[in-house]
Amino acid sequence: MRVLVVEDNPQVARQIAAALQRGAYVVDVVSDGEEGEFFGLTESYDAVILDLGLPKCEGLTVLQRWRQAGRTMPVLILTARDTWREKVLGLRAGADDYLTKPFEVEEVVARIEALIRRAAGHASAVLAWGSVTLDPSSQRVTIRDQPVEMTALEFRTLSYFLHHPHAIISKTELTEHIYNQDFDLDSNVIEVLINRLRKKLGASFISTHRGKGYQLTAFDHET
Amino acid sequence: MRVLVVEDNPQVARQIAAALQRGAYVVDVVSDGEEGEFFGLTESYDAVILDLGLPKCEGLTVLQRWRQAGRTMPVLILTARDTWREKVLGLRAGADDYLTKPFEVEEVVARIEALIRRAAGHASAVLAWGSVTLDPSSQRVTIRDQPVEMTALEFRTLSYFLHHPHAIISKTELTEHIYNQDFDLDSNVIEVLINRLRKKLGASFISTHRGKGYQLTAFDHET
DNA sequence: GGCATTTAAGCTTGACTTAAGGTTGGTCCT
DNA sequence: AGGACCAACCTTAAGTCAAGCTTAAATGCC
Repeated sequence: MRVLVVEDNPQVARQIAAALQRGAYVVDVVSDGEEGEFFGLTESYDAVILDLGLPKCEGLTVLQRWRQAGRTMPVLILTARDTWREKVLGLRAGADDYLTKPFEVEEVVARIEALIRRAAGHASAVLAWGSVTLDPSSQRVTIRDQPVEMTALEFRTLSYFLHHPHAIISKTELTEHIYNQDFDLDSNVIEVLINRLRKKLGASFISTHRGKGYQLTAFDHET
Repeated sequence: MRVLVVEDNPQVARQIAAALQRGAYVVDVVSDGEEGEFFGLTESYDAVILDLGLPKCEGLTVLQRWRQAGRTMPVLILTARDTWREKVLGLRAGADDYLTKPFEVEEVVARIEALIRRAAGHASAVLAWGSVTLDPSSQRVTIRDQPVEMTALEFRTLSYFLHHPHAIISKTELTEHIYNQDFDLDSNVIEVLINRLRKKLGASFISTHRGKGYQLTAFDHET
């Protein structure tokens, strides 16, 4: 985890940097707004601590420029002024948290931890097999990073397969899990379904085990 | 956007709820820890405001139980005590932000906005998609810089969509976040609502995914 | 009373099912 | 071993039905 500290008071900066390093963070420290803007735009950070009272360039301006440039890393703002109007302004400008001087360095670390934790919480658990990925939250499927359209039923079916990699899945098992009631078994719905999936994901993506069921094919190096 | 307020002082609760509702949020208010825990576990919220001094069950305990149960919605903690040790404890327990009494209700709203924004993964306050923009603070919507009139419900719905770009949003999810009571699901309110939004923003602004839900259409430049 | 929201009813559409004929692979018989 | 037979599976296309659309009228909230 890498954190940028933009703070003109060298003593405060050193304290914060030390506390973060104790927490196993990598820390860059800069002391004015111009430099801060430059580093925030060109380097990659997991979080930023930004003082509002800065020489050369006002902190809020720096923040706005980062946001305009599409930088989304969490930002914790430090200020000497303790007015709620200030805070509202800062938060509207795109800050994620706010701290008023004086503060304890432990609190800075705790807040940075909370910010990074939250920012990381969006990484959703995507399922994957070979070049195929499935994202349960956005309901999207890709093959070789190309999006593939899936109907609701196809999506459920593929999802079931990816949840049981290596397993051989019988037609009965499939019907039981992708339909909410039991189903007439002398129908060929499943075969049609598998057919549609193979058309979309490559014929060899799912292999057939006669009389037993279907299975994700071991190594997906075709197409 | 739907927010849960857990606060035992009815006056404070009412003030906060009123301010949030002015901001087009849907608000549920409960007054003790037990009830708070229950609602946080069973209902679906975009953010929670949690008072630490609660009857029946301590606020921090409630928070920890939510986190243990895998609930990840952003939580803003309110407290009367202003010690940094308290704050560190709260943040470590899984809070995302912290506010000390007394506070201005405007600041509560600004922080909730910031939390929801961060949780959805974007950084700037004005939401945009293609040529459509939505400003949560002034509650104004424009398309190609032309203002568009929106009813409260339409605004909440559009806002929810813009907070979850790329996501496919089911009817159930929509009802949960734009109404505060549960709803009869064999009604077609959502369909009618989507229909009105499409009339105002262009038929192709929202696309349908049969059996799954609705989604902002990928590239909507220059309709 | 006026406006926002919901209900209701008929219509449209496309996802899923059915059905029919083709293909494959295993097995048994000579 | 070779071939014939059968069952399991594949493929395609057409039909059906429920999900979603649309409009208008009814309801309910300021």
